Amino acid sequence: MPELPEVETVARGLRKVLPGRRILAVRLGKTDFIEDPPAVEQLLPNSRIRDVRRHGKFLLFDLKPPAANAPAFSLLIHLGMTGQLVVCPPEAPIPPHTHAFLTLDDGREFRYTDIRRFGNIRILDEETRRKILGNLGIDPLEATENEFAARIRSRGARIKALLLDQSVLGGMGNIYTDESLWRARIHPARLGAKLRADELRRLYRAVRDVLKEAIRFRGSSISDYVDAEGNQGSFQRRHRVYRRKGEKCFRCGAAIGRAIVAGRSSYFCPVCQTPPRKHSASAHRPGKLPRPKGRSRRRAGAC
DNA sequence: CTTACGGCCTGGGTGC
DNA sequence: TGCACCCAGGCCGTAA
Repeated sequence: MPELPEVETVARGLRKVLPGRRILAVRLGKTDFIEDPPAVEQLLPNSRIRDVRRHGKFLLFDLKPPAANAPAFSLLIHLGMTGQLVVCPPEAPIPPHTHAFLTLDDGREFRYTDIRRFGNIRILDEETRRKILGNLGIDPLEATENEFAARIRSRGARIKALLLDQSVLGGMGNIYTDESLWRARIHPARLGAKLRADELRRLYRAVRDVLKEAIRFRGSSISDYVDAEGNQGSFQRRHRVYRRKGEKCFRCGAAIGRAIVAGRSSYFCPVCQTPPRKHSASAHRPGKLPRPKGRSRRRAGAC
């Protein structure tokens, strides 16, 4: 599941081989995940790749058409859940569900594989590009602590929903949201606007530490994710909560729980990550297990 | 303007 | 063995 660290790893891998390359030919398989297939087939051949960059979970390729007076444009690729971008020799075996092949002028092939086709490929003109990037939240790795705190405090939604919202922060997905909240000892159902200053600070640190560490380990390969060379990441071995329901919390030993928060499956330690006082996770029935008053505040630091 | 929620895309895994 | 069904993540439309 490509989130910020996985997309960043792919971008870095592609940046080593793509800039300067000219695209010689394009071949498409299934195209229902491509916005305008004819545009892709028409514009890419003979264009030159100038740069590859990550914005949130988007990959943006800056392209220069052959005609000197033609406007530059961008190719946007979102990997969805199962998208893979690999540069390989053309004779390399073709994995099933590979739907786009770009022949490069160095003899190699740039391929897009996507089992579920939840990904997205589209051509952007300058205006659309600006619009898409304008709707994208700040990059958690570039944000200052104050910017981060201001974003989180700005709305009344649950912290889980805020971290996942691409217009608040660009790049966080379910895995790194749960991992960050565990590190910060914050329950996913807490309201963002109600987080205390020390909690926001912990969360800011946790998000950055988790993302940086995940990039160092080249991302998490749960099912399909591979980098631009086709290799798996290894950060899944360092997950502390994600998909660990019933296993022991690395901090306090309690059994990791799972609940639907903000419509998403969420993993957390029910002891270290103190639930909000009023409405604990909406998946739980109210009335169960009344918590002694005033305790939760102190409690969080205990683990 | 919010936020919450259901549904949609597709196919792999699970359990009967 | 086959088959129905659940679930994954991001996003969008709709309701409140």
